[in-house]
Amino acid sequence: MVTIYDIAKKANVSAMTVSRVINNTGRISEKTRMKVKRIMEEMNYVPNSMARSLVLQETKILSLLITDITNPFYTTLARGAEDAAKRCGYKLLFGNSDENLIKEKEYVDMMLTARVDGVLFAPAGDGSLEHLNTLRKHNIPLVLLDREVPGFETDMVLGDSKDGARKLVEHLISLGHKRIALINGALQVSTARHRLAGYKEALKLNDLPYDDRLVAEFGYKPFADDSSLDELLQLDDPPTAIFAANNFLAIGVIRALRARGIPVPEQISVVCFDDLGESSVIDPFLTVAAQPAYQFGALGIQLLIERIQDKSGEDYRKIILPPELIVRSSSRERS
Amino acid sequence: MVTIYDIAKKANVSAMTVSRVINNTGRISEKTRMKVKRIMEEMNYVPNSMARSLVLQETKILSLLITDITNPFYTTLARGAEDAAKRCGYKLLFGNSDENLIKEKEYVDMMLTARVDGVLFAPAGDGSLEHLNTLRKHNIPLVLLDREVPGFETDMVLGDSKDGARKLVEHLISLGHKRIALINGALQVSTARHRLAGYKEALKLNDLPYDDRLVAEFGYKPFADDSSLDELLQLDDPPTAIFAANNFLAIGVIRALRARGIPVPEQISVVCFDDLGESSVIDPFLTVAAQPAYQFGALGIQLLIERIQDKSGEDYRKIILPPELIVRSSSRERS
DNA sequence: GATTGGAATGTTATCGATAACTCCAAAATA
DNA sequence: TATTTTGGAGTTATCGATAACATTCCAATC
Repeated sequence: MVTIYDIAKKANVSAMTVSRVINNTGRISEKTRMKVKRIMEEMNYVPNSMARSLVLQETKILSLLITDITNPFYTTLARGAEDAAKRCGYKLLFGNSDENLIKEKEYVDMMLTARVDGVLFAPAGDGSLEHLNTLRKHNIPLVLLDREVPGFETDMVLGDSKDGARKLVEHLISLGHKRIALINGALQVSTARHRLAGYKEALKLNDLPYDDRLVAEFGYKPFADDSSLDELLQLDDPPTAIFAANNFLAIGVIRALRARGIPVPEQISVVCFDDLGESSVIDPFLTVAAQPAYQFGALGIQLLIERIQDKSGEDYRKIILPPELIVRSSSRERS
Repeated sequence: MVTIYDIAKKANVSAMTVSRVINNTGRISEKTRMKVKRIMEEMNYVPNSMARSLVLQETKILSLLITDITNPFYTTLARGAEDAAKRCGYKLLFGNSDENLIKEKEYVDMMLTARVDGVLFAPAGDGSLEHLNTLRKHNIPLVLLDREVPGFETDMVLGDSKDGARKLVEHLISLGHKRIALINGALQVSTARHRLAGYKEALKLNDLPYDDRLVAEFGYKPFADDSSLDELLQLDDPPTAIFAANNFLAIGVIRALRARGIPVPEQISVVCFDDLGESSVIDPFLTVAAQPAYQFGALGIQLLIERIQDKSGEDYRKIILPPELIVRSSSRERS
């Protein structure tokens, strides 16, 4: 590999002069600047970011940890983060925890050894607290995405899960549904708790009773075991509508209902949080509370970079992005 | 930040001894090993990968460049690559070229300065040749994914675009369609050429004429301008079926047909290459030639790591993964 | 002609880790 | 007892870049 010393030798100057040309610092005569530049071209010089990071104590790398790279919500978020990071001259190191605290820990270790300048973190759950504290202990600027973690204060970009859930459930109620089930994510994830809260609130505001037999807890992933759905469906007074707490849960629900020969929305309406990405336009089907995923990423990066560049430490900022109710054909009047 | 010197001082040993403990090399008495380990724990030591890479001349980072992070084909591929890389102790640096040669070049520069140990590369098109040559010039092991680039030899993991296209078109022909349009990706991408070839072959094998008015060229992205679709539809003898060269083109096609009030599949059947990911199961709609995306990533990493670890240089290997025809409801008998 | 000042460039130390070599003392061997 | 071996360390140089300080050189000023 060609180094600045190789360039320096060939140009008959010192390495420092080459460094100055590269970084446009200090004073260099136009003549030597041109000569050095020409030789760098000729020799295909590429700076070594390791060496540079070692002295500068910064890597210009940010890390983005998401919990599911196959979920359109997170890939769209990633696009937003990527665009914003690149605009500011940062590289982005992606990680995918798969909603799994062990994988998450591995990524945290990797961020530490890679000495990233900052981290955008969508925590797998409340158990992420330990990992966040590790990052904080090492003074790594940190922005939480999508989910908060009790006991940890920092900058955050969140959605309004409670409000979105309330809107979805009220939409169902306005269609005449009274028995509405909630297929929720794991309660150790803040959004699942907030969506439950929004669900309860909607019921209360409309004088409907809360029945915990109508609430099931899964993970935020396409589920395989749908047996607990059967308990729901076999109730004396089964639900006429289901609120799935995210897009992949909705997919699981619909798949399971189809398998049991239950037509959607004719017999049961289904609504959910988060849209399905591009593919949702080919069959505009699911009624959803869509979140501005791209903004999550872009704003997250913005907060992060501001924090990196000005460590002075104003108060932590919490940005809350409202979801948008999009009514499609998966929900209809109770028959 | 805590360094091995801090550890060394506190443990009353030399830095070298600490390094030996970390890497399990050389001979260390059990007593000092335990002492050093304890102190590393106490001080929250984390190795600095920059410093290590600088001397070892390897980063244990592989780079994966894809062309569209929002496309389920590529995110699934990324999962496969990620899993395989992690299993082998490598980190994965993602890049997203957006089918754009300029962005691609930026990522190539980034890979060079980051001194990644190898690159998994889905080229944006034939114009990627220059970038590939740059990487090769710097001796970076390289595996091409999904698309080949004329004039560049290396290890590759490809799909069988021609065969898949032929199967899709023959499926349409078997349903009685005779006027079949092809909405293709840009011809500067190898898969688009192969899909065109498969399309032509299917026609020929079935004694149908090739009519270039039935063929339109887009990019492999959800398109905005669908005016050229109008030319197609306004032909005297318009198509009764459309073969879209990838999933996002199919989405564009269906969206455009809907906007014009043309029912799918009643009036026009639509089939495409690549599946839509998880969301395709909620409304099993599009007839597709599905590719084993996860394998693309996993095998790609495998080839890459083999190449890194044994530079001796056997012949380049080309793995070709066959697509699977999945018939759903977007295609039906010609009415 | 001596002095000063700034533009242009060079020297040295440093970032954090590891390779290669050296050293020393205790144990094994002659 | 003298000599070799070897286990368990330490020293020094190095990776490629940059910061901080040092130096040269020439033109402007007295």
